[in-house]
Amino acid sequence: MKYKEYKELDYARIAADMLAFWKEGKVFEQSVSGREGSPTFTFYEGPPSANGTPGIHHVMARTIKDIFCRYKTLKGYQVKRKGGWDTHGLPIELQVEKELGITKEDIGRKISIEDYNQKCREAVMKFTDQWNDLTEKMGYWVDLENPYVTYQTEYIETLWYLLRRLYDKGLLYKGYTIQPYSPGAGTGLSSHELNQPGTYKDVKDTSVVAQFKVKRNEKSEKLFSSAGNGQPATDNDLYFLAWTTTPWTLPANSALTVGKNIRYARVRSFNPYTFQSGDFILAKDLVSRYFSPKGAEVPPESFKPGDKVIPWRMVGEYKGADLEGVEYDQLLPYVKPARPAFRVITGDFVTTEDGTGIVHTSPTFGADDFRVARQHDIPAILVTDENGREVPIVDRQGRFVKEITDFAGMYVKNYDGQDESAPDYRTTDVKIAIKLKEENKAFRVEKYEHTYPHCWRTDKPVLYYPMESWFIRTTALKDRLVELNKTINWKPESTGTGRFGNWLENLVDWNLSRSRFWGTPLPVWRTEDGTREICIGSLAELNEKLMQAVSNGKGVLSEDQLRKNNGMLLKISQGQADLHRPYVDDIFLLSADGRPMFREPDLIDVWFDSGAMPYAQWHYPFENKDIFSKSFPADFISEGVDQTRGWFFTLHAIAGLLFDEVAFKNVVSTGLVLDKNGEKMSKRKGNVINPFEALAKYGPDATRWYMVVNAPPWDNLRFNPEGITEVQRKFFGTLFNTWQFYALYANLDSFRVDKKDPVPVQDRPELDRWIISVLQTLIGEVDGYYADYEPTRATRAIQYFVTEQLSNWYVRLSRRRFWKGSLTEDKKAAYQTLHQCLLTVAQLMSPVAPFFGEWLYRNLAGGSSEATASPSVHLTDWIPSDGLLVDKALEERMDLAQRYSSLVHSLRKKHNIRVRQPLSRILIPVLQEEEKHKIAGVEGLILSEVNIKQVEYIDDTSGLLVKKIKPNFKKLGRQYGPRMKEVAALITALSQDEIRTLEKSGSFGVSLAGESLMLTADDVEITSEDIPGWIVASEDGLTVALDVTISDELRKEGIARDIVNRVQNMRKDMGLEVQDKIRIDVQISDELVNAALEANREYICTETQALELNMHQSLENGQAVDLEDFVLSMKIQSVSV
RNA sequence: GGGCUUGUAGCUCAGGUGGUCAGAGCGCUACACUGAUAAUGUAGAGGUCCGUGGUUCGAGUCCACGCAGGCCCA
Repeated sequence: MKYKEYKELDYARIAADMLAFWKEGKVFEQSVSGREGSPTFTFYEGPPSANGTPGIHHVMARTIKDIFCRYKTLKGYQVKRKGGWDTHGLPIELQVEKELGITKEDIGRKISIEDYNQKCREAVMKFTDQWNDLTEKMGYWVDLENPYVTYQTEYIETLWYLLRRLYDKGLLYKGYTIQPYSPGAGTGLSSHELNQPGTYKDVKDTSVVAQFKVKRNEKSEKLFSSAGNGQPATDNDLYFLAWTTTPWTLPANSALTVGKNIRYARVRSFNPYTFQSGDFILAKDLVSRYFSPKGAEVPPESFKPGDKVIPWRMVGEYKGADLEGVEYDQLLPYVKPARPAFRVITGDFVTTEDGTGIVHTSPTFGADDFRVARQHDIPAILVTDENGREVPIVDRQGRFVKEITDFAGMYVKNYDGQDESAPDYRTTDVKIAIKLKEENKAFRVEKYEHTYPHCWRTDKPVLYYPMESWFIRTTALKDRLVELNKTINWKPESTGTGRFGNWLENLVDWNLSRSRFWGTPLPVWRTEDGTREICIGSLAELNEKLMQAVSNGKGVLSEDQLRKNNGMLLKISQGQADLHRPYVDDIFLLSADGRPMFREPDLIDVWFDSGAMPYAQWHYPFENKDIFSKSFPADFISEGVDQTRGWFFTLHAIAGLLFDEVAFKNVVSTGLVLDKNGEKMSKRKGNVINPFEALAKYGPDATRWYMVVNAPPWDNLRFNPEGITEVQRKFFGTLFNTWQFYALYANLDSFRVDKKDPVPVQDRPELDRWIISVLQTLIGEVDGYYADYEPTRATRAIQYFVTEQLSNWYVRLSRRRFWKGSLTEDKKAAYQTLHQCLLTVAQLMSPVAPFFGEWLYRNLAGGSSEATASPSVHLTDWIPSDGLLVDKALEERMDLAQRYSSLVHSLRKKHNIRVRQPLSRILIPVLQEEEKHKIAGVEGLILSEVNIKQVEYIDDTSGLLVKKIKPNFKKLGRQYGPRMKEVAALITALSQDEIRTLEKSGSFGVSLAGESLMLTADDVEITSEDIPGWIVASEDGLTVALDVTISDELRKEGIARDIVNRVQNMRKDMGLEVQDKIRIDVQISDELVNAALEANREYICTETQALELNMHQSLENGQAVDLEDFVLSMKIQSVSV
């Protein structure tokens, strides 16, 4: 049985062949089932949405996932990985709307919810074939046979169970959030609706800079006792200036927000309407916008009411943080809040681009306001309606409530169709502004043009208005979530501590509600007045409540309602319940006090769907409790960094809230895949890389390897196809050639690796023991990198080993051992060593390059199992690093050999002497005996590599060496600190004699500015850098001198080598096989050449597989061969043996 | 505007705890080497290590402030 040899490296072919092998042998299934009973390593697949086609970045993300699952499998773990599909959500709905040519309004009218949801269900799995194809072609191993699907009833039942648990813990509640709202249409607007073209319009609004009068108390005393800047205290009233383009929200003001790091100025001046004096606080950068330069020059004493130029002086300066907590008087005191309000808080959304750098904050009418108020425990300004409910001061029609006496019943914007061109028309904003002016509460009132969103149906301005919503009270367990996060190993760490950690620190409650159709319905039923409600946690419970409703509901529920309830009961009994809308909307339950309850119409955020996958994928707790307990939490997950606030968060939140656990222990967040210029891929730019084309063109292994080796996965990847071809050439090409080399000669020798009869490692030559030692080191490194989720380091280490150490050093220097003679022990050792290296590389690389690793592994097995226990590399056990085979001293020696060889090469180059020309000797200065021993150990390798006859070592006694001395900065720096420069100068100036004295006695006294210092041997580094009279190369403390005299004999040998080279080329041109024998005929010409031929006949023949070499006076049909200085007529013929 | 992140040769990237190291590969040029080689060796050109300050005897490395790109928010 022979090893397979290949004509060329065909990546696509390798992938296709290995894929077929995996399929046929069910290798993936075996890699999981074969580890039954082993410790588990749990991976969670973040479900992709199959309503779009996969992109190249999915190859990146899935490569990372695959790497660690495969690695852990090799390490003996059972790694189950269930695939999944994310099937709910807005993108799918929008896609279906587009397909059907309808809008949200039409759902339930032109098309029934039932039909619509059916369309969504079909649309969402539209591209599953493409996804499955990509998964397979890129070699991503994940269970596609039994995926979880978020729309399935079992999945939803688990979601309901989880929601019920949250509900029971008091973590699910109905509250409100600020959303765009159209009073004209009486409905909230989604962000999608706001993004319709034409909704944002330029409008002129009345803007007001209002004066908020600071309360003098212990919190503000510092502002009164001194104005800052050393200016005296004042009797002036002190005001914050805050700007708004929605003056109608001012009666709802309950706080002022400043930026923590923004600088604020205190300006002493006068109100431009009332001319009352005052001190005004606003952002320093914006002072010039409100106070004219002229005013700074006018003396304040001379100011009279009515003067055009208003004098001002800056009298103080504060940081935003200094102002935090200062209280002020309510601006428009119509409604008193329930809890303390009216103080300065800090928020990160404050800018100094507009306004005053101080933001008027009304929690009922701004999303930022709402959030920041909640964080600082600022209450909203609310009134109680006739039903006893707390409502904002503007009703749902857009009118002020009666409590806002001066403006009661007025529309805050023109929602009642008033004629705006009428001469006496005043907007409510203007009326408010007038009142403020009169009361010395407005500092500036002006028209302000800006863009503002409008309702696409009514064309009227949108209000930001509190809308009812269901929330998960994530803030209740914020501290715990923060704590738990600290136990998670984030790659990179900054995403965990920074991006995710900060996000957790500033957590707000999770708004769960979505007013859509295709998603998981909220399982909450309520009485009409909201006083009774129930949260359903399972189908069984739903069944029970339905039965109660049916049996007790006569007279309370209508005939139709009862009929629908019975319909659902029937479905449940048949196991065909669909928990989507509209079916759940047709369920009517009874409260404990006998009143009907209706389902809350909301759907839940799809992120809850995916965040609940650890439980729902197993239909926990209704089934698979044991499987769940073994696979929670995940050991490892990986997704794009953009998922930080998406899936990473929802996984973490649900696990933390309900199970007081992390959902994952290790997480790799991957960066983006950009084009080669660092720009985002987009269809518009036409720079999108099609993943199928890339895989077909470059093969999955090279693509995967490139993505990992190029940069750490969390950095953005600039996807450059040239990078892949480089990886192909450099890494895969070299590895392929190494395999070809092995296969070629092993086949010639009919060599097979016999596990039972290896040449003991200690009996193998130095070169073999070296590469084996390096290999062990590599295994340890790669193991550590994989374990540490550092795939880039792993691939770089493997690549360095393969190209530099194995191919470019070991194989290159070992070639002769493979070429010649019979199968000696030395040759066997060489084969076994190379085989072992390749086999190990196949395993080490297999997580990243699963096809090529498999291909190499199977080639090495030679189609039989003689050397390998398993049919697939992916079913093997990790071969651990064997510390006993590591020989650090040997590795060090080899390093010396490589560096000396490189130096000699550079000398040859410098003096234009070809490597084929042998030279007699090199000199190597050695200052220590130990050094000499090290080099002597690899002397032979150096000599053959650089074609030199011998090494001579010269030591101190030769008197030939010129030494160089360098201060040891690290050591001396600590000792001498500021005087380091002088000390360094002193050391560098030491003479050769002084250096010698220092070396001999181990110490040397010098004097620095009259003070005597004692230098010791380890204060300095002494190297030898020159040998006068020789040509010398020196680098990193190594020095070598080359004897360039070429004797006749050397010259002849050089010619002989040239001839060998030419003959080899001719053989190659003739298409001879390596083992074919030849005869050489040469025409006698130059005397020196003849002598060279005669003297090296034996050598030439062996090298070229020539049986005879004949010299002729004349030669017919000779080929003119160009040697360096001669032309030789020569002929070679194949000879059959 | 905020959080995180990146910035080192034409390109892709290395450069623990600050020390005399400004590096590798690719690309370019020249020469060499090659019976595994789309490989390799040697040399050359190419860098105010994004900028400005600061700490220090000493900063690519630490600190501050900027600038530019990216992501996520607002």
